[in-house]
Amino acid sequence: MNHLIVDREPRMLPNWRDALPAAAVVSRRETVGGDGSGVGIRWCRLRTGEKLADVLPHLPVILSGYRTVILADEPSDALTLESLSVGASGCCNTHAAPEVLKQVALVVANGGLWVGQSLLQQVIGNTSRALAQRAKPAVDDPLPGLSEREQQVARLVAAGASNKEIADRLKIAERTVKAHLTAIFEKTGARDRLQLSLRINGVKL
Amino acid sequence: MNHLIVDREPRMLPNWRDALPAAAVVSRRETVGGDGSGVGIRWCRLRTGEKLADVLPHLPVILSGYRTVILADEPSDALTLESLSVGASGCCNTHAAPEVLKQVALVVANGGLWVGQSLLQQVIGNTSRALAQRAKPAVDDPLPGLSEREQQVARLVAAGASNKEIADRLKIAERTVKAHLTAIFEKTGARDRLQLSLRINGVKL
DNA sequence: TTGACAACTGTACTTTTGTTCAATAGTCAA
DNA sequence: TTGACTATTGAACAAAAGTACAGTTGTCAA
Repeated sequence: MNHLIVDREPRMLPNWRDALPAAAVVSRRETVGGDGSGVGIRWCRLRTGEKLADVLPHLPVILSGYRTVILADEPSDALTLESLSVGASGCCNTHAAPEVLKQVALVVANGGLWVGQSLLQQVIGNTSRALAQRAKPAVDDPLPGLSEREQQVARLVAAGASNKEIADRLKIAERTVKAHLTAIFEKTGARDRLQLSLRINGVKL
Repeated sequence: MNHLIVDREPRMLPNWRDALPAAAVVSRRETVGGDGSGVGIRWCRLRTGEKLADVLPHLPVILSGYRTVILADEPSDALTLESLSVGASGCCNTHAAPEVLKQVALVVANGGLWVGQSLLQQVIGNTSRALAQRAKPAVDDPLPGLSEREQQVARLVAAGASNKEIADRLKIAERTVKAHLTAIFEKTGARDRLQLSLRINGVKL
């Protein structure tokens, strides 16, 4: 994941460095061109007094694999909505804690939108609780009754690993992997590794 | 997928019949108990003049595998928000076209929320276009360059089918399925059917 | 007409996956 | 201590999955 921080005066802030140590900081002019190769997140800083329209001309919003997050010195729900409306994936505080920035990066990298707690609550009201309750049984660990070791094996299978790979990773014999898998199939009722993968990954058929 | 339509006066409307031929229509009283078994969608009709609070007591909102959609005779953005806030998965017009109802069922069955075009636009502004453009490359058919037949095979594999099952379904020899798969692996770079499944199902690793 | 390509299939083979039968060793609770 | 459970592995086998080589048929465009 590439991180590109765009600022009027390119200067790395401490919280950025902590959250995104590998990020490159560039000025707005430098980003106008951009060969548009690679994938990652482009963090665009909006300083106090600046408006989204001020930096928009510098942002080819659709930039191949890049998604845009607005880093606002003075964030607000209105600004967040505006950011989304121009195609950004979210908006958060310039001085947010590194943990928060990392969270934002994770969400955005996976195609999500970061809208912040207050706006989210405003939009969805108190749906969150209901959603949380709904999410449980849906995401409910698809590995009930599996031992610790079996869950490890199951997760690796779900990620697409072969028996050999799992054996190497867990430092056990391939034979043992098979034994665990047989037990897993027995307990879960899955027919084979592919079916198991679909269940664990929550694929709806 | 089970469909349960809850109405004050249980009577199947034509558009419901077209969209959900297998749906059961019951009165509100009958739903109070409910053994809560099975999974599906509970469509709850809200007639003209009725308020969400009028039917809420009849709805154990969290009902195991069931999700709730409000069918409103007089839908509005406000009602939709209210529906979401009490845990429903969406709100749409009682007299919506069967195609629309089917769409709603599909979205909700897969854990999505149905909020309707006008509210969506209001909330997200004109992000929709940007999102659509973003969604493409993300969801972008993971089957570029595959022939029609190869795509069929790939999709069945992604759904967990064995070669034999695919052969039966497509009425071709198992050998042919293997031939298609070999071509698919070659074109996509996938190592085996499990990897292919993960890609097509968009599983993040 | 010829060449490219998609779809389809057979025989034969290798590899991977999954099962059966069998055994050793550690933990933990009754 | 004994029984139940987990983790581990071997040998051998059965069943899928996947590959290699080869061939037929049909379509469609140059």
